[in-house]
Amino acid sequence: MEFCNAVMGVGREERRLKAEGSVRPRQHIYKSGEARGQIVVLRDGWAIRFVLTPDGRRQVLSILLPGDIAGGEFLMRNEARVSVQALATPVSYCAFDIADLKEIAKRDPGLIWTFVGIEIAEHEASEALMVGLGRRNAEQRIARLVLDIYERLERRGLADGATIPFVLRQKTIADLLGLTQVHVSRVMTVMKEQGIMRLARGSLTILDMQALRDVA
Amino acid sequence: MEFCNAVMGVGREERRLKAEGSVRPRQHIYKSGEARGQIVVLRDGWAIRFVLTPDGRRQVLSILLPGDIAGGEFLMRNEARVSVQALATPVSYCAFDIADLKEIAKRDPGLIWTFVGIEIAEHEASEALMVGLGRRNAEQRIARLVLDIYERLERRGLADGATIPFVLRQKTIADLLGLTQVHVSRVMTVMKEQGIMRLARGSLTILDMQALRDVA
DNA sequence: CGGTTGGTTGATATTATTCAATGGTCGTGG
DNA sequence: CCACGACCATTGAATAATATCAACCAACCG
Repeated sequence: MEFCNAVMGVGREERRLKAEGSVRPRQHIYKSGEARGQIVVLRDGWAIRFVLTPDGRRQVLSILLPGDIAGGEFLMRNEARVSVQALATPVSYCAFDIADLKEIAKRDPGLIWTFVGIEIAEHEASEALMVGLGRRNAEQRIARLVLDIYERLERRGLADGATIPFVLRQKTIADLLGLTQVHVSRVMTVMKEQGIMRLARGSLTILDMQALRDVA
Repeated sequence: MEFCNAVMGVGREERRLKAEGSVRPRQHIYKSGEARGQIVVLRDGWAIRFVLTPDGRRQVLSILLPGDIAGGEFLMRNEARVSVQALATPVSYCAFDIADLKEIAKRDPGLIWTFVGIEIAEHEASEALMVGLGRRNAEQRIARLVLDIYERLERRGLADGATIPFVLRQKTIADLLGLTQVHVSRVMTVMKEQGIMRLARGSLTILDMQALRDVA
């Protein structure tokens, strides 16, 4: 969002730099090792950034919601370090070539500061998740995840009261929070039974915000 | 290192910008919430970046070795998000005021790219640790930590063959890797018994590099 | 010395994993 | 329209990994 404006504001003639793209549910936007060389801004749909360990396990690094950015890593390297994949939703995005952005940045160093800001924010989010992985139990991690997604959607005007779209599979949550799908199921079942949240056909309602915050 | 050069190379008259500092073992370099407004480059000694959770637990976010940088967060905010504290060693560092750096950056946008690079590298390191926390067992995490520190010291010429200084307490390792001190003790004892490493009076020797890599 | 810090060890408890079976939902092709 | 397979969630039982509690020991330092 911010980023779109930062780039688009540079000059009218630059608009051609923006390329549109879209992928179907579950399709990759780019894969680890690929030389994509573009910064991607999600317009619609949800995606994940993740890596696969040599033994086949998956660690999800972040959930991308509309307005989020991926591919900052291309600023300093050619090959993607992580993969980015659409979730159960179709995803549309716009993409900016790194080479073009660097060209613009020569004339407008403010854009580089935007990159600094983006990376610092992402770094911060990673470290927040690290605290969760290292020092919180399954219930707390799940509660925080739900709150985090709720707040991000809310800020972007994508929440309907206490109800948000929620397209994460339990396996995805597990791979983000360092748990197993089975355990995520058990914990979420309890939270539903406690009347903290309700989950139906791709949408989640927070029934007891206070209880949720208390857990988290 | 890199960063020192990037800043120092800007012009001779800028050298006055660099302030020296040092703290005793276990002292804070800065604390979460403080408005320090400086980027700190470690010259000597080890430190940790960490946060405390409301319930009193600690998550170590990274280990800082000589040459490492802290305080990049001040580029975009006034108050520290994390604390930085010396380990069992005295620490000396140099510090650069953010305000001065921003002034220099106006004349030399290359410096901003340096910031981008620093943040991307740190972000990358955080995510590597996330994978460890989320998807690896205690033995693998510890093996990777030892390898990581060994390689970083080696690169900076601070290793003596397979022997490195090693000033981490088990509690610190535990708080970094999301374990308890007791469990770290147990796992490391086994690794020592297996002849993978030896640990004596603040120095660690990797006896079987291949075995260590196999575990990690 | 005596106190403090850090490491080791044992017994037990908790948390989460693994394995396996079951049922629901959804899209697709016959 | 139905049957089938793919994917997802739920549940139970057994197990493994790690935490917790508590005691003890060693090194170090004033």
